[in-house]
Amino acid sequence: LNVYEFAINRLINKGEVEMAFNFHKAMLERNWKPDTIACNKILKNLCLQRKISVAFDYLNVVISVGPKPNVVTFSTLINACCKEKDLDKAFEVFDAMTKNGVMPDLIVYSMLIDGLFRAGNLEKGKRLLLMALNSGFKLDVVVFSSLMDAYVRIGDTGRMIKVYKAMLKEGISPNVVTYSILVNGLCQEGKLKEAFGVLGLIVKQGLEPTVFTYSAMIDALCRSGNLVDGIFLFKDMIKKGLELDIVVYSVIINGLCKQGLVPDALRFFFQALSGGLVPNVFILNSLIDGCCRLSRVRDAANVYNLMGKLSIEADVVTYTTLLKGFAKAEMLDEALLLFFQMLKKGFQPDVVTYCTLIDGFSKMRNPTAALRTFNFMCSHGVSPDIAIYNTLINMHFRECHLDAAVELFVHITEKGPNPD
RNA sequence: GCGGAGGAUGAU
Repeated sequence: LNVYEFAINRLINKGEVEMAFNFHKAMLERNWKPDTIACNKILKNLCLQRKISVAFDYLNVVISVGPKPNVVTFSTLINACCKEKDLDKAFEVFDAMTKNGVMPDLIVYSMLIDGLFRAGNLEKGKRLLLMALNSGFKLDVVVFSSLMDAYVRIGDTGRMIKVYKAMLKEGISPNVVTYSILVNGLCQEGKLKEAFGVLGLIVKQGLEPTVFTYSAMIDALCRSGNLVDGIFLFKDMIKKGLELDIVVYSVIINGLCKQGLVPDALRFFFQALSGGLVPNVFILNSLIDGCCRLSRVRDAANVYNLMGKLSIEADVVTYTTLLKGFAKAEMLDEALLLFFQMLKKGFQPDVVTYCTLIDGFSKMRNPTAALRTFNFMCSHGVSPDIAIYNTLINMHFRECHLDAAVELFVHITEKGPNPD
């Protein structure tokens, strides 16, 4: 065990950041040199706890007094910045790295390229990829997989497959992560047959599908209404001895709730609990949504109260779902009450919340309240997206306000957002 | 001995 690492982590966890840094300096002065690997682990820990600014302070201490940072030191921070979607900062670290005489490796490029793709900056990501190639790096399975997933995220399965084939042509063997990305991409596109084909391929290669692979498949099956096969795969996982996690439970629970089978969903919920898994806000929100879809507002409220007992914090999705439930049950007064409660609790309603409320008023033939909500939204820092305009245009047609509908349409074609 | 890729919740 590394005493240095232990002490620094303790001090930082207690909030004694200054003391930790002084301890670091004192160690160096007494020639107890902390090694770079220990420092890297501490940095990683700070990043995992999202204490990024402390991590930066620590990096600066290390840069100024030692030990000499290596490429892992810098890449740890670059990765953290990418995860925080702060690409500018990531590139600042990149520059600091080269200024300190540390050359980037493929992993550094991989993180930055992935970060750029996630930020929606495809062009810059591709440029950096070319830079890596021009520097003589040979892309590995992680870079290829990360590229494939980038295309899955933007719904471009065609390019995902192109990247996959390019990877094979390079003589790189896909691993189970690569295959899971393929499965997920195909599933999102509704190509379940092909996804099953890849599942077979995984087994044929002597690899084991993971809980990620299964989740993607089960999710797609449930969404297509094929609960029988979804549940079959779920049981198959258990038979294969795979460890079920909270996500795969949430997939099956959500699938059942969407089909109106809340009682079955609850069975899985309790099964997860007795399996020792900790339920999260995703699961509870799915259950609430399931109740709301059946117009069982009372049950939804009970699930909401259960959240408190389980110490699960409700979020903006929870409130929006409940609000939708009230709207569906034609209880707009309660919906509005909930809306203001949510404001009072400090939650920021987002564009989905407003859209739910506006649509609720619209369907209750209360365009005045709908428009009032729209104005409230605009004056509270939420800009309308195309769904909001669709809802309003729809409402104007319902009210036979053709002029108003056309006027809104012209407004968005001139000023955006783009009609869909 | 330390760093990079994959699955789940709300609106039209």
